[in-house]
Amino acid sequence: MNDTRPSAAPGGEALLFLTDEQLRKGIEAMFFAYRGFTADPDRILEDKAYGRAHHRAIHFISRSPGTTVNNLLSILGVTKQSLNRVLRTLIEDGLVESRVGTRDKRERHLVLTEVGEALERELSDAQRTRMRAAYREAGPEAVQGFRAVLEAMMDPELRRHFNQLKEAQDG
Amino acid sequence: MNDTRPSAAPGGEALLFLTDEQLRKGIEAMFFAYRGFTADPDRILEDKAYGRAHHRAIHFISRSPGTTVNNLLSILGVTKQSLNRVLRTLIEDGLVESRVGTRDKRERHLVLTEVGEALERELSDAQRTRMRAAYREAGPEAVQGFRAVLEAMMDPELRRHFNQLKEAQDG
DNA sequence: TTGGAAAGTCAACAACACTGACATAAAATC
DNA sequence: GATTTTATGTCAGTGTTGTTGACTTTCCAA
Repeated sequence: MNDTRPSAAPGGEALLFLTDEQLRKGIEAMFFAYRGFTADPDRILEDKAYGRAHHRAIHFISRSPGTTVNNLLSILGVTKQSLNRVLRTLIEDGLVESRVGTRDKRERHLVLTEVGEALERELSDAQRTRMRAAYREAGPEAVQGFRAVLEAMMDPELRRHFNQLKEAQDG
Repeated sequence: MNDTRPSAAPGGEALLFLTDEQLRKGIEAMFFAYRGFTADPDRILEDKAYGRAHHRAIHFISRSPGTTVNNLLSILGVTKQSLNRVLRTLIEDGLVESRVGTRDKRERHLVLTEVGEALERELSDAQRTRMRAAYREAGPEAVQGFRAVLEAMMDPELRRHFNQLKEAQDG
């Protein structure tokens, strides 16, 4: 149940002392931080008739231009009906272009238009600004730890997606 | 794109070299990790007729037994109508008790019943298990960095709440 | 040519947020 | 003591985002 006392591994590696209390604080930190994380884009989007779902679609289309609907579905983890509603408005409004696949004409390849890119930039600028400030405040070593814990917290399938996105740009 | 190289400030403090690309990865890490973070409680709650909103209420009532509705509102950042709907079902179902304040009879003090505590334990056990595993995988230094960045990412008001919750139990 | 995958559509519904209006009780203030 | 403010609760309506389920169209591939 509750593991309060520190324990040292016989092997040599220092083990973590993780009281329920410490874990709880981690949980609450995630909750409050995520609110901050989404606050700026939410503010930008509330004027325009969009929400978080639109933001997510825009983000990942921008990240992987020409991605298919199916790929987007597995990244976002929603149903195609839900995604379709969002994509439809984005396409209607001229932010996203849907191109029929050349090799496989069933597929639709999604790309941002110039207008879409402009909104994407506005949104991610806001989000990056906050992220940058947080990184600065926390310091260089903290950034590594932050990323390591977050990655370890992901479901394996999402972690795969996360790392695929990484590789696509890192080389 | 140039990342990777650290730069040292002439003054002494190491500066952060933050490319847009690195910041983007941080943003995506938050997105994917938060999905994992909520996955286990979501699974538990989907059988029972509750959702994330109920989980949040239960969590913070458990965390601050006897808290008032107003306090809960400012922590959760929702409207009273929204919170009320959730609280009503929890009270009807006998998971939460609402006690009229002694000093100020306008206030309602919220506490979990035994049944409520049982569900809280089930939910937080699941969440702590994931958090513990992530901490273990990432290592001891990572945990500090994780918490530091998350805290820096919070809106000031929420950060106050976060630290008040901390103090309440830490001493 | 037929089976199945990819994409899209329509309808219904649920969770959870919002606004606005209103009611009640009690505390605070004038 | 009368008035105002605060804390809470409630009703009605709305919007975003998610869900199922059923169905169609397109088109690749066995």
